[in-house]
Amino acid sequence: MIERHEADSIERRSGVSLWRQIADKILHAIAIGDFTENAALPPEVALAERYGVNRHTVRSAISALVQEGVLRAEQGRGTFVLSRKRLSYPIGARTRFSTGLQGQTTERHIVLLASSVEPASQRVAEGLGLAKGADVIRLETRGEADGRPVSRAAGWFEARRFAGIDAAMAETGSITASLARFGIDDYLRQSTVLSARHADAADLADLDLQPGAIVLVTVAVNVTPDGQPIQFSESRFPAERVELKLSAL
Amino acid sequence: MIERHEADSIERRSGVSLWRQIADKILHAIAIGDFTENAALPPEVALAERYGVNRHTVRSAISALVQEGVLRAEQGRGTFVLSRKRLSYPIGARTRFSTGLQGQTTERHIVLLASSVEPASQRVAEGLGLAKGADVIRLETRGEADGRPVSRAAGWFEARRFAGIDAAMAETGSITASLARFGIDDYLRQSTVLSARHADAADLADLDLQPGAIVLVTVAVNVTPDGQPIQFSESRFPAERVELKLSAL
DNA sequence: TATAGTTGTCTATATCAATAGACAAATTTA
DNA sequence: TAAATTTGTCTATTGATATAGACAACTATA
Repeated sequence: MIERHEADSIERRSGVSLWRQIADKILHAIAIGDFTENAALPPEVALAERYGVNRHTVRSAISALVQEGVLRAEQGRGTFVLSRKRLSYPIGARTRFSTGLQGQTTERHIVLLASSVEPASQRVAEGLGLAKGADVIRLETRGEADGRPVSRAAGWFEARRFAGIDAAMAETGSITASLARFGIDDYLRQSTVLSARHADAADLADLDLQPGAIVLVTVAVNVTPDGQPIQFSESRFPAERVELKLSAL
Repeated sequence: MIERHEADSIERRSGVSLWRQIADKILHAIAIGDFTENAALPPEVALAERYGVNRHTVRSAISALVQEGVLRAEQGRGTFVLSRKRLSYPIGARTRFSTGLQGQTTERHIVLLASSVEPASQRVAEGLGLAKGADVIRLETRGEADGRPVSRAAGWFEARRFAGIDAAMAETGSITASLARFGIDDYLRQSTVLSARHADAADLADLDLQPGAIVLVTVAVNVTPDGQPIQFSESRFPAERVELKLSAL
């Protein structure tokens, strides 16, 4: 069959500039395999006609993607696709960062960016089954794969029960390993709520994104096998680099 | 705790206009309950200061949301929140449209927009375990809740096995009921892949969105309890009206 | 080695986006 | 009723976005 082209689906005076819309389309086309890796993109004039815009507008889109490391333009030759398809991040009953990306990347790790103790907000307290205002430890982390940021997360743990988990996290670089030090050798994903929005300034900096990018947001609760909530988390994934694969919970 | 404000997280020359970013923020604030229903928003000058932009820019954002039916502005009084929180659309082993939104809406139904027979594309064939090019039936549907579009989906079925499912769908308005006519009284969600992107022109029309909106996209395969694939689907959800709640598969 | 095809750069122009200030119109409050 | 608060409208200016055309620089190929 002929997959429906989106040639005509450009929106003017939308609050999203044409070059950004076209950059999104090119990213999407790469992600679904329309433009294979290392292959040349259609020439700028062809893209301009395809999307119904001026060649210069296409050039703006391309230059943003070159900046972003997705494309490489060579004068006289063409413009080439650098990045591979999006990582497929699995979400299931036993969602673990490192194991989930095995096979798709040669290297991955979690960096602890910051940690603090704070009173639980309404939603954190609800998620962890604590009283609002109870002390919780917050860990700010970033997941990286092959040197590129693929996730940015905040995790909350009951302070009394998990005192020192920040140090464990800094040392081991793994949530799973850190929880093991507190006698938790298995945990399950109890609930996940998913949404999407434009990246804000913090996301741009944390995930090395270009302005206008979209982030997927998950809010989740992890529990022990017998149902005790141990971790409440909010994670952000760059939609252009990551898709979420929901597996059996 | 003090939830971190995103007052400073406005990006200039991003390809996404400031008024669109602020409209997104207001939607987000409503969604997480920062501005309760029927309550007045902070006055325009306060919002302008909060987000670090000119009052006129805030007005552009508000007028887009008024257009969208989210806010109502009254001269001399203030600007008020009309719409409730986002619908929470459950995704799990037995994802069903109607049952999933029970309790959140008073009314919901699926409209069959179009149907056709076509040769299977690569990904459809893979999903259904057919040869590429085999005949499949495509059903284009829209899900509506309380009169507002909440999803837009394309579903593919093997044509030989499910001949006439389009008529059944038109008649019953339910995928579950239609499949029942073919002897399938239970089916499971085998896989779901999730991504997000800017809405294209088709999404805008189908889902009654304003330009610049974000859509969540799921690509899923449904199977019979013994593992036979029966349906391949791609669904789009307006991120501003719907969040996805991942439950046990 | 021409020639065609492609990306890079420049100038010019029109429209959209954002800021700024002033004041009108409507509502609430003192 | 008067004052304060809030949304609505208008004018003006600046910078970003998009279009248009011309030509330079580089590469591959006939």
